[in-house]
Amino acid sequence: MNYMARRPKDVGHALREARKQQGLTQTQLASLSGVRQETISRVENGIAGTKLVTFFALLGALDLEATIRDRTRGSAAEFEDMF
Amino acid sequence: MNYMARRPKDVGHALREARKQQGLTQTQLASLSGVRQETISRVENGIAGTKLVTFFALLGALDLEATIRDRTRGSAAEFEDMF
DNA sequence: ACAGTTTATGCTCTGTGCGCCATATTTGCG
DNA sequence: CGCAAATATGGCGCACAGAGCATAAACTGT
Repeated sequence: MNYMARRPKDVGHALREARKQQGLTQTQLASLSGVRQETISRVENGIAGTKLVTFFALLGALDLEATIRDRTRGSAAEFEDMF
Repeated sequence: MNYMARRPKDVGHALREARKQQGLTQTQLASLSGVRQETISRVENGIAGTKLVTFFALLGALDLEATIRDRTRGSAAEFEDMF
């Protein structure tokens, strides 16, 4: 599980993949996260404007986290800040 | 630049650090990103509820990106999916 | 093909993000 | 200290997210 996201729709995609990977239905994730199933559906389908609060609620329920970093990646320089 | 975020306030903190690191004022970032200075101020101060759209607009203007990954990190297993 | 489950969509209502303008407060520097 | 730049706050208005409820559409396995 390691998704790069630059737009809301990327987030939706990543969340869906993670949920399925954990064998959860939207309804199960809903009760885990406190976010409604309908909302999860819309978020996963990339409806822009989702709130960070909602995003993090889902992240937490899926035991994920987000990292913010420079776009210029791919070199070996990034080993420095890994731990 | 590599920030871990699990809550909206973490995002605000990361964005502020990144902006300062690039020597930008909120007003400059505002015109770069299309997000108003007042909004940037509130986002940086962790006002929950920020929209993903706004978040990504700021990320883009700062040449940053977000990554979604498992919380269980720190081992050597993660080298596999780095490239 | 059918039944049950999972996901998507429509509607109303409340809350609130954010644009926009003004202004207060804080910060930095001579 | 004093002034200018930077940041924070408040109000107003509009647009839209998300709750809640209903139901339709898409999948799944038998």
